[in-house]
Amino acid sequence: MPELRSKAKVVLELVKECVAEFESLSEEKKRELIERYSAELKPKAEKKEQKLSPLEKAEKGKVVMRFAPNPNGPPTLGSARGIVVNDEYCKIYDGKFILRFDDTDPRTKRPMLEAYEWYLEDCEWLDAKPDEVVYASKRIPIYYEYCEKLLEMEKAYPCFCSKEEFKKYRDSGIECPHRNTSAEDALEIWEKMLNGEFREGEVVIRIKTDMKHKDPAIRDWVAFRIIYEDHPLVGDEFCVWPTLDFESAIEDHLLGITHIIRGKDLRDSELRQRYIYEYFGWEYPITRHWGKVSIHEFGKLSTSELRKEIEAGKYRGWDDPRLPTIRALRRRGFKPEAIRKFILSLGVGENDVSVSVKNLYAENRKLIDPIANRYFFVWDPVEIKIEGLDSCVDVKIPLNPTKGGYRVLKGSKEVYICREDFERLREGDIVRLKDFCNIRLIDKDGAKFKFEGFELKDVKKGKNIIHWLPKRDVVKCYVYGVEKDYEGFAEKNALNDIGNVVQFERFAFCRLEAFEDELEAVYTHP
RNA sequence: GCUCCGGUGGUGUAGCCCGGCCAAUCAUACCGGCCUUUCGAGCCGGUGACCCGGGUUCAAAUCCCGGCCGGAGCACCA
Repeated sequence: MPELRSKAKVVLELVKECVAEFESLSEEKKRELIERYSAELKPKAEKKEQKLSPLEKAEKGKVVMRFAPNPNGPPTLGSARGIVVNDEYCKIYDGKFILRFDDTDPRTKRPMLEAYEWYLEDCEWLDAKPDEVVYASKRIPIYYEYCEKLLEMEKAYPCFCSKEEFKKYRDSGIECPHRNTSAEDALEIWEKMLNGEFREGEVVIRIKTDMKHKDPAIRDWVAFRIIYEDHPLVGDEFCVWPTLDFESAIEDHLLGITHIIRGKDLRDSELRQRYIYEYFGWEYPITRHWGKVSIHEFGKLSTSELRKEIEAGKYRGWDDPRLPTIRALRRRGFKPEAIRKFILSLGVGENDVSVSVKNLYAENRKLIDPIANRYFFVWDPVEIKIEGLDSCVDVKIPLNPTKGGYRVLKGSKEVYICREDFERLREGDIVRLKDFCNIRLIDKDGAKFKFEGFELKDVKKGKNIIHWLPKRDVVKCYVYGVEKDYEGFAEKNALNDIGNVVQFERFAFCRLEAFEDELEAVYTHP
């Protein structure tokens, strides 16, 4: 009853009276009243699924959003955040999702040709297939047009100051001498720029803002510069390239973007770009910015850093399981839904987040645990002998506790077990080979055990149950790990699951990748 | 230094705009229990937080002021 709030004092008095009246009643009467009214109390509201917070001013069916990477490497978990969050909002509001390659610097942040394709692939895999794909480098003439308009309007000008010179003007809030160039002269210089009549660095186009703006970063920023370098996608067609701020400002308008969500490092962009929007009478999209994500186990998710390390030979490639790229996660057998959930759980706050990859593992585990078949993998194997077990027996072991089903191993007197399990045992100890039999260590140096029976209840549970493999019925197995690689033997039954994620019991979930001379697997997570 | 932003359990997040149903949500981590067989999986349970100080108010995680701590930008990179 919210309308009573303003009369809180009066209500409080009334409540006190009621309580006093209630207290004065007999115990029996109290109990009766409690029972009569407790039925009316509502149960606690059922828990709601965690969702993204609503977008301000978003109308269903009218939202247009974009993710705008520079394809200078494959998408990482960081890029996936941009893809998934933008896509998710589009899904919520029935909007349009655009993938735009902001690839207008052929040198410093040079795009990588294969990466264009990788972005497309990974978006689709993440269930975020864009409704439209735009390549900025293929639309350079459009940006030229808008530049010319601004030059005509004298809202932009060619500036011959060197970087250092201009910095002085900027820091002291003084207009540089080129700022007053007439539209006519400016267009003439522009023409010469396009014709390649200037050297790199000789002249740039600046957007007029306010040389007295309280944030120097906003003052007359660069919109175009000259770079003589082949572009991986469009070759040497252009020598005048727009900066991100210009290209993105024009594109966001042309594409009808209504909402932008991007990193807070681009917060100043908005301040700069608003000048262009004002000159053309356009409406600036609604923006939100998020902080950096770092994953404890991976560190910062910088593509350029990864590239250096790959080039230095530290990793086997962009899909090395130790890397935070989507390709690597894909190879490891993660489910796209798990990655989406993990990313959405980070929200869209402005503070930097530092989260453990275990959260991602947990999401993925929920999805694969019910379907992944179980197999034995013995890493760092030790061969042991079991005395007193005369014949081979078929051992039936469940394939998956939820799905059901069985696989069969040949129980024999010569088996492999993990070295770490073996080392832990002392002479006289009993262990159980899971689903097979109990054995007692009688000679550690000779790795000899004695058969003690098949009954499970004869051994304690827990650490006393270990996995094993028959010596004569195994394949060699190599696991590409995250911390390190593992070598050993796996059961042959696993060959039925090539391409799938399985659980190597007491080890981890792994994706079985290939089988040639040996089984190759990639570590997924515990 | 200048400009802008943020601070909820160990970690991440919901709630903040529009103060009360918040002795604060969900997840993960951690701890404990359960399972005729994974004690590295699964299932169940438990511990654990509103940065600090002041103000406004009957009432503050929520509004205001100050402090402290953290981050981003200040490129002819994106």
